Amino acid sequence: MEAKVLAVQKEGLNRGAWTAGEDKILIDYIKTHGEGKWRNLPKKAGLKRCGKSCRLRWLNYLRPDIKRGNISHDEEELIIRLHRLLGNRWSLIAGRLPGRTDNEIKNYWNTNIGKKLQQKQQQYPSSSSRKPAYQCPENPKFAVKKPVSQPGKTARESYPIRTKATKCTKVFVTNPEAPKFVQVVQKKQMMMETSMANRSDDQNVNKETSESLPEFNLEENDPSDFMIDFEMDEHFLSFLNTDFAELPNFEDTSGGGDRRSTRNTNSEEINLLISEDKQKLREMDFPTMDSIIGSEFEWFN
DNA sequence: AACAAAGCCAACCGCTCGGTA
DNA sequence: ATACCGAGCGGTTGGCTTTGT
Repeated sequence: MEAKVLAVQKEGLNRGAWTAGEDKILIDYIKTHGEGKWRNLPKKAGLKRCGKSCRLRWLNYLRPDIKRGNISHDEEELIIRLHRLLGNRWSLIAGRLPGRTDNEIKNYWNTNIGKKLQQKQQQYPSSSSRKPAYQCPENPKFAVKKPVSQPGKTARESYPIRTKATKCTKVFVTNPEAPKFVQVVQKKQMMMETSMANRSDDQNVNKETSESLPEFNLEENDPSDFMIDFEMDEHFLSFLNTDFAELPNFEDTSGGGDRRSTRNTNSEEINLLISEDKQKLREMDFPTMDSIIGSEFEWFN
């Protein structure tokens, strides 16, 4: 500690809370020169801070698009859902919450939500086999270590601050049957493409494909574990808000929304296979993503 | 009113990642 | 292939504020 203090004194850097004057210098500099080059910024701007400190101050506090205020109930729900899927990837979570920073979300989780979940756990001790919602099931490393906390705050206005987060790239779903189902669908799709290219081979393709397909029984497997190996990008996150009942593939085959069935009308066998897929999907009574995620939190209220 | 405990959150720290030479 | 560097991320700390006694 003493050595640390000496080192700081040696470099002549300020530490601790930022003053209004420092804030103004930083804001003015970034207004003129833009963000980035944080390492050189303090020297050029005349600040006695390290680049890291400047970056943090700007991103978490000084940026003009940050609107401060309490987190609304809706925002809290979204945080919980996203955390269930992403673990402690605060920057990713913050990217989906308008006007919020990762640091703010992290603090809010540790002081509010984490505590609520902990209390809930104590209320219903291990009688349930369900994992704690604040723990990332695929990576326990991201479990919340010290949920402390306190009751709430309320709404603020907002818009997105930043979305970049590179460490988590994929999400996996654990149902061992899910890959089989995906294989079946993909194989049939491939078969259709091949058939389009060379229609005379339809029968051979059908035979070959059906022989190599893994068996998958939808009736015996939980359809909610259908999702697998998605790229963890903006498209995936948008997926969270998808209502699957509205997607073309889940509509009646007579509709115009399904390219697979409309562009290959000469192959009865393939159409039959596709319509079987669709029938199975319809029979699933496929839930919305909201209810899939929501079911994980039904006990949390 | 005074003190202690608990809570909040800005800031710091160490590690990792991605780009580049 | 690898070493270096800048930037970003999540975990943790500590000082200030709020609440309870």
